[in-house]
Amino acid sequence: MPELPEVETVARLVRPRLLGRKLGGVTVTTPRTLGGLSRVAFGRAITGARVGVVRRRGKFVVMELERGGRSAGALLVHLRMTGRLHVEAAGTELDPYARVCIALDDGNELRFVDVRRFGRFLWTARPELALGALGPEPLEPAFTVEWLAGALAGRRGRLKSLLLDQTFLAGLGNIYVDEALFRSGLHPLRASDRLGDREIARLHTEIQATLIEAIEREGSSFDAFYRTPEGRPGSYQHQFRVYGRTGKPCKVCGSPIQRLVIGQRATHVCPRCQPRVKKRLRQRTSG
DNA sequence: AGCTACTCCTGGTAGC
DNA sequence: TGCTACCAGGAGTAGC
Repeated sequence: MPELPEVETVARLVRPRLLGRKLGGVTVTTPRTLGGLSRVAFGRAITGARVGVVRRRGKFVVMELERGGRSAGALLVHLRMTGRLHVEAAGTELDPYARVCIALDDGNELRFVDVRRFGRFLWTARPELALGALGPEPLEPAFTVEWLAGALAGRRGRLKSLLLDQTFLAGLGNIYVDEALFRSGLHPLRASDRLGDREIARLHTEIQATLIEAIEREGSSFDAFYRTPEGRPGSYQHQFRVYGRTGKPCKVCGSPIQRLVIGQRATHVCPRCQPRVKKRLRQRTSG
């Protein structure tokens, strides 16, 4: 599902097609996708504006708009489960699940397609307010081992739930949390404030490594939904160590991968590589 | 603060 | 073959 690597891929690929383009007529077939703003207000806010910046923040694609050299707010696109962004020639066949279409001044259209209607295509005058609740970006300099240590110590929940919390750290979802925890040798039920320094350093390293490798492969596509804006599937699903591998042998130790449910989320762990208790304590109390 | 449960939504698939 | 039931899942909300 679209998480940081998929959203990063989408933002990179639509960026050259959108930068500098002037937005024209808007068609909205599914009003709820706008998140409460009326179609009229939405159209008025963006028509005639130009795309100044295309970037990613957490799982949002952010398109900053300007009009006459001044900020005209921003479009925030959240793909949720099945959302897709395309730039296609106007007049080409419209996907039946197209929710929002915006004409561009070069004869193309920006189209937001979303089968399950969970996705959002929002306009906000103050993007920094709308995005302000998000935690730090895991691939930016503010995400240091020291920050992570302090942040984990200040919370008491389960590691998995915390890493899924976008206000704690922005961009991770179910897949990459499971993968990063496995690579760190940490059980998802471990308490966030009970990690050792070396465990925290490992977690920091593996979160970044997992995301970087997934971005290099343009994200993960294992069902009919996620595709790059150019229609290609990502290929990181071939690198999964635990996600979706229930019952299959761990690639490190051969133990069958277990499926748990934590916080209503399917969770995949290797029971041997990810012990529920800290390794050091375990050795002391065993034998 | 943080837990569970529920909701949204629909295509895909497992089981009969 | 055709039906039903359930699963996937990010985020928001309610209630404890």
